[in-house]
Amino acid sequence: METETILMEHSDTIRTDRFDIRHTFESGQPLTFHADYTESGPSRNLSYATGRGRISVASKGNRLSYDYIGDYSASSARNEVVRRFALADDIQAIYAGINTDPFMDSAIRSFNGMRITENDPWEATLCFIISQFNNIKRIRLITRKLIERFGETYGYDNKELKLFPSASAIADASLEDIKVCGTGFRAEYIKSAATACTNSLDLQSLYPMDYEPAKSALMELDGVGDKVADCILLFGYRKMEAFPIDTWIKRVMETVYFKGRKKTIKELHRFAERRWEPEMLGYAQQYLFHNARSLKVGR
DNA sequence: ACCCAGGCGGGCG
DNA sequence: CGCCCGCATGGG
Repeated sequence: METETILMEHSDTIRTDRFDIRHTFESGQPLTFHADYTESGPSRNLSYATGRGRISVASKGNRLSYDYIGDYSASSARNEVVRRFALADDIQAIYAGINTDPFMDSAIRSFNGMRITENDPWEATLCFIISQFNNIKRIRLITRKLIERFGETYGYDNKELKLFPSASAIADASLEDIKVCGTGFRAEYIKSAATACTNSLDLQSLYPMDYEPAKSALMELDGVGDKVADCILLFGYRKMEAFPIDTWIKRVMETVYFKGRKKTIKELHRFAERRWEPEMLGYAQQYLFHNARSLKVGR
């Protein structure tokens, strides 16, 4: 029974250490934009569409159980969960490395167990093209509409299962159909990037590449600039040298590290690269970001 | 009503 | 290189 197709639901469990499903879900990662999250008492549940099925994880304390539906074998489903939630990361070592000041210390204490998830590169690309000049609530609205409209449909227990839409499905869609999902001026970017990822750019080929050349390749895509490329590299490829600087990161760094003085994106990148280890920059950014948003720094 | 949102592309000096 | 501008849309 290698590749079970749908209609059969399977489950398994994994022991985890310092994994907080809620902080991970709420911290502005691709799962924030499309997953379903519920809480009941001590148990937290996260359910999301992938390109080939649907995964549902539930955590109670240090036990994580998961169900899967779709084109998964037992081992590929387990691999998906372990990778998606970065369960192999040595989070203690990361905390020791990035805890350089009181603000970081408070971020680590407030959001202990927040992981940087690993998402499919196309999934990350689509989510973060949508994210530009936008807010998290609306990014979520748009992403879910795209899944609903363009995700492949499977029947499942008298219900419907929507997969995360492939690049080719979006490439084949009309601009109007993409706009109906609320994408606005980003519709052209989305269609163009989807077409490129279907025809000319093989996103899989970026995995073995170094950070800089991979970033250059991504920035060839329409609608992908410095910040979105860093997000794709971090949340899609887990290249930890990536340090996406958005309005929140800019404000919080100016406030915490520069006494409120204005700094350029370039200066902030340089500062981060001197302050934190390259293999931990992504985590440093994520804890800064979520703490800043939570405290509304500068708002 | 008005303002803003995990930025980017294009045009300018 | 830096700066400035417009950009669709929905929620506060």
